[in-house]
Amino acid sequence: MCGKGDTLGTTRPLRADAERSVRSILEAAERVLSVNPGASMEQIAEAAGVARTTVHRRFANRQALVEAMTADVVRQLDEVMDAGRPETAPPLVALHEITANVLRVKIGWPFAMGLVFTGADSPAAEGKRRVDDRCLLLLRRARADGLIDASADLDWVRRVFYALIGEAVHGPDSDLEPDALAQRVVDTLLHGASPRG
Amino acid sequence: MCGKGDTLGTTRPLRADAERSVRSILEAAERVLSVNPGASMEQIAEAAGVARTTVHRRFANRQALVEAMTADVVRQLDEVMDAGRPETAPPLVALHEITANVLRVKIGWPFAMGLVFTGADSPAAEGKRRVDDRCLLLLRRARADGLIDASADLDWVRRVFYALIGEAVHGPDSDLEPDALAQRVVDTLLHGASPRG
DNA sequence: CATAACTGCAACAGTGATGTTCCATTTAGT
DNA sequence: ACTAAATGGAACATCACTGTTGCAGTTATG
Repeated sequence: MCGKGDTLGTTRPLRADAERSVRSILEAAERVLSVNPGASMEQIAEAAGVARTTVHRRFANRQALVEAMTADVVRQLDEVMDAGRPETAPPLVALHEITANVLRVKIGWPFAMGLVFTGADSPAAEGKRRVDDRCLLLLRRARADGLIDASADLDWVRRVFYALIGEAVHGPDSDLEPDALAQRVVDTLLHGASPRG
Repeated sequence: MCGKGDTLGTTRPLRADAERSVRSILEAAERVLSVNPGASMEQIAEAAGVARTTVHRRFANRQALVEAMTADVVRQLDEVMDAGRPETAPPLVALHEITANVLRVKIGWPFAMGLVFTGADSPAAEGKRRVDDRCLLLLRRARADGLIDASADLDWVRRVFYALIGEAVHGPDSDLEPDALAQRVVDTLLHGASPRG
């Protein structure tokens, strides 16, 4: 949790108020950019309640700011994956848990999440790969348990999983509790729209 | 198929070569903007093989150009829906047919399709609503036939359908034949990843 | 409290996109 | 072949965003 020090080599500890500024800017950038990805630094600064120069003080340029956002989101995703215990917990439990928590992240950081999962971003790419791997591992375990068809293309299943998560936060249901949304996502992932027994 | 005349009130028929320019620009814009949504008019002009001034002659501004693209895509979607006969053909047949054809459109016009289905675009909104309605009608027929669970939220199913189409054109499978992709999409929509009997 | 860090504000130069105009040349239509 | 339309190219003004600097005032921290 430090500002310009991340981007440049020098890592001098920030003062408490500067740290608060960094948080404000990151959160404001998320709010603004999720509505208008082409918004100016000034709009972000205004939304953060700071001067434009302060934004430039903390982040060398737009790219640095965006990278800080994606890095933050990737960190949250790592935590979420840890909490879900995808390699030890029962697959269905882990699937629910992880889905709900990822949804929580995605609801708060839709713009940064979109970048991580669509953009060919260099710094976030390795983090995404890590998440992808653990997700695939979980799906493999689910397949071994008979939850997923033995001949299924797990890469396709994973991408469908991501797409469903992305879709769940849209529309009129985004204000539902993440657990309810996760229920719907996992259910759709495993059974589609088919009639239930 | 006319250029600036669409946007403004005057509708004077374009000469043949001007018509060709309009097409070149629209297709070039799709190519360029699908890679970089923030590309300049000059990059689009270059990709179209025309001068920048020609682009401005045919489209008053960026917005007019983008709206022409979305309008074109919506027109294609309308044709696709007609061809699929969603209100008369057997639901499963129509679902396959429409999916395959929409995929064909989406592969060629990913940027414009993205705008139509995510952006709150005014001119394209009514066209999208028309497509949405016919899609919902088809899903209702599929549900009546027992292909879809009786208690399913068809609005959610429709959004999942769109998301699956969007996902099918990504990744390493985008070069597959649209029919094979459609097979996968419809199968996943109806049955998810569950084991098959 | 004394210092160092942080902030807001104003000003500045640089950049790149935009939109327009004019004109010489080429091209389509009839 | 004649006319009207279309094009390329250059030039121009405008504008918004960017990134930087300097300074005076405020705030955290030891």
